[in-house]
This record gives sequence, structure tokens and C-alpha cells, in this order.
Amino acid sequence: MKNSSAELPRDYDTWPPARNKRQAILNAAADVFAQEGFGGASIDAIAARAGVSRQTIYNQLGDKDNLFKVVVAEITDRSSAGFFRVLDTFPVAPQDIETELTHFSAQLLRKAICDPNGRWLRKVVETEGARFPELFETWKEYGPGKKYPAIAARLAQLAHGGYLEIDDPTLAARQYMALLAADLRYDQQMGRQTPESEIDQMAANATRTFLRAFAPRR
Amino acid sequence: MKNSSAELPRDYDTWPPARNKRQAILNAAADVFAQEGFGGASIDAIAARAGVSRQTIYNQLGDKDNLFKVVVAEITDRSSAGFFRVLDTFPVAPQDIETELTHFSAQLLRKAICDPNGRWLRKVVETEGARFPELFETWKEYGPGKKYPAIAARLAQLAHGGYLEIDDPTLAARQYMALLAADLRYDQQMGRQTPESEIDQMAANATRTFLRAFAPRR
DNA sequence: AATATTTTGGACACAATTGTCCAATCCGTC
DNA sequence: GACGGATTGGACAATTGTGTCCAAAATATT
Repeated sequence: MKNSSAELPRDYDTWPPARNKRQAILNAAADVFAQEGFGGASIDAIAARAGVSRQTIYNQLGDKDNLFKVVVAEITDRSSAGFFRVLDTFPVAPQDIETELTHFSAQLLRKAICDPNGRWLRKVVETEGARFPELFETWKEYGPGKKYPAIAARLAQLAHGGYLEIDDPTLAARQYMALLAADLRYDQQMGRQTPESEIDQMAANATRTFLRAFAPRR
Repeated sequence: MKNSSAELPRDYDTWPPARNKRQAILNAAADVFAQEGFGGASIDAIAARAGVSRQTIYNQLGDKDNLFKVVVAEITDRSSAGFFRVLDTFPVAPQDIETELTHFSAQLLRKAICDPNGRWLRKVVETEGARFPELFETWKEYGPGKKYPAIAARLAQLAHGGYLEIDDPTLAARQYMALLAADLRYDQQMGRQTPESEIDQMAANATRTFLRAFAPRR
């Protein structure tokens, strides 16, 4: 762990050849870290998968710890961006709440929950969270720490507009997310790769139950 | 990987000295595997934690692969046994469905979901499932493959008795489990150790929402 | 107390990995 | 085409881990 600086020797965002290699390295590293864990992932394996020499990795990203940190930061950004892009389409004043919330849920599932970035992060956080505490505190802050309150705020808005009946919006947010992930988690536990075509059905299931629980009693 | 037999040189269930050491090894191995993953866990670390010499591990359990398999089998048995012991208390013909189902949910949370065995398994399955496919196929079979149908059957029974209104019992089972784990998962993602004292509240939250969604419309 | 078995700890060969160094080479830029 | 930084691949020391062997010590059985 001799080389541990996070700085780059040059501006790799505007220097074509390096940027591509760098991206290839980060993608390969993400794959191998996810497959093998931090301890099991070897720099050689990453280099081979990236189609790059081992030395290039050390040149551009320093030692293994730093490489890992950069990968986590990268994936965190991507995943967070995807989530909030979808969140902007939340139906705050819906005409038909069931169909609109179902559509939103499907988008959220597709773009933010079972997308590769989110899956990677959840897996790596669970596996290596203890090894890099400071890294995952910032992840928590920007990940669940922002997502759940954001969902809670939208739900509260719906409740305020009379579309829902919610006592505790943050609890409702946790339950909404849990229902969304219910079928997904089951598939995942059973080792099944959820096919794209079933995501709409999953969103419909979750939304229907959620609305049954939180729709205003007439 | 020279030594890979799963047989034991003697009956260790009735051979006192070995049984204790063996158990100490399995417990230590479970800890280290969970912390470090399969690749990162070293036999030396396991031996040190078990208070046992490295050679004893090889004598009793063979190589690392076999040690891992035995640990997984052991924890799987424990976890499964705990689950079905709680399942026997499911309120099939409740007088007050909300309080009885809440109580059952709390028991399930305590004894089968956030107990150390279950947590260990879920983590290890996610991390090393790809490395030992045959091992985790049998886990799937005896774990989620039996638990979800078992829950679904009880829910169907409640529906048949007029206590609930359920179209698809297996879907309801997935959603019930998801709601149960909602708060737990949030805490876990936020790196928070859920205190024992909040489990009752979590069970109440889940049960209340579940019943709101599936109680008969009067 | 004598015997059988297990446990121990140290030594060993072997393989894999990390991180560094360096000369040869590649490849955009000028 | 010449320049300069980036890339490559091979070699290297140091470390770590696996799995084995073995004689001495501890422990259970009889």
C-alpha cells in the first residue's frame, strides 16, 4: 500500500487515449470485484479483463485500495443519477393514480433497482462495507440516506393532495421500496435472472398492494 | 485442493474431544467467511479464532472447499430448523388476527430473519453463490424453496377461513416477507444494528400494512 | 498405569499476489 | 517525421496462503 494518492497525473477527462483505458479498467474492476470480492480480486485478473497491462492500472489508479475506492465512487454516482432521473417523473398529481404509479414503479425498477449499478453496489456494500468504513458512510449518506427521504416526500405530497392516507411517510417509503423489491428478491434468492418482460408485472403487483393499504378509505 | 473427502475418520458426534473442537472450528469459520468472504478467509485466521492449530482443521475437515461446504450445511440446517419451529405457531384460526399475526411476525423476525444464521446465509449466498453452484442449489431448495410455499399455504388457509382476501397466495407470501424485512433492510443498509427492542415495532408496522391490503373489505 | 488417538507447532514446498523498476514500444501531437 | 507522454511485458523481492509431513505433547480409553 505504498501508492495511495487519489490524484491523477493529468486531466484524464480530456486526454483521449487514457480516458478509454481508464474506463475499461474501471468496468473490468467492477466486474471482478463483484465476482470475487475485494480479497479475491487480483490486479492481474482485472488487467486481463480490461485488456490492459497491469502496470497501466498502477500508473493510472494507484494501488488496489485506491482502485476500489474510485470504482465505488464511480458506480455510486451512476446509480444515484439514474435514481433521481426517474424520481423526477413521480406522479405528484395523478389523474389515474394506479396506472401512473405503476408506470413510475416500473421505471424505478428498471433504471434504479435492478440495473447493474444498483445491484453491484448493494452486493459490494454488504460484502466489503466493514473493510472501508469511511467509504460506505458517504455511500449511505448519498444512497439510502437521500433516496428514502426523497420517496417519502413524494408520498407525503400525494397524501397531502388526498390521493393517499399515510400516517408516517418515511415508513410508507420503506414499505413501498420493500414491496417493489419483493418479487425481485425472491427471484434473486432462487438464482433466477428476472426477465425484462416481468418487470411491468412486478411493478403492478407492488403498486396494487401498496394502494390497497394506503388508498383513502371511502 | 489435494484433500477433498467429506468423510470423517471417526464418529465425531460421540467422540467428545473432537466434537467440541470441531464445533469451535465451524463457528470460527462461519465468522471469518462472513467477514472476509471465501477468498479472503485464511485457514490461519480461522484456526487462530477457534483457538486450534491449523493442522487440526485439516485433520477434521479436509481442505478449504470442504470446510466451507460443511459450514454452509450446518448453518443451513440451523436456520431452517428455526424457521419451521416458528412457523408451527402461525395463527391459522385467530380470534384477533392483528395481534396474533403481529406476535407471529415478531417471532419470525427474531428467530428466523435477523438471527445470526439467517443473516450469515443470505450474505454468503450472495457473495459465493457463483463459486459453489451445487451447494447453493440445495440451499435454494431447502431455504426459500420451502419457506415461501409454507408461508403461502398458511396465508391461503387464513383466506379460506374468511380472515383475509387473497388472490394469489404466493404473491402475498412474497409481499408479506418483504414488508417484514422492510425496516430491517433499511437499518442494515444504513449500517445500523437493529436493537432487539424495535423488533416488535417492526412486526407491527409490517402486519398493519399487510392487513390493510389484504383484510376483507367490509 | 498402559495404550490409542488426537492435537500441536514448526518446517517445508509450492503457488499466487502485490507493488516496483525499467527498457522497449506504441501512438497521438506538432 | 520527430517528439513526448503513455503503454507494455518481463523481471523482481516481499509477502501471504495452501496443504503436507512429522515428532513431541496432551488427552481419552481400557
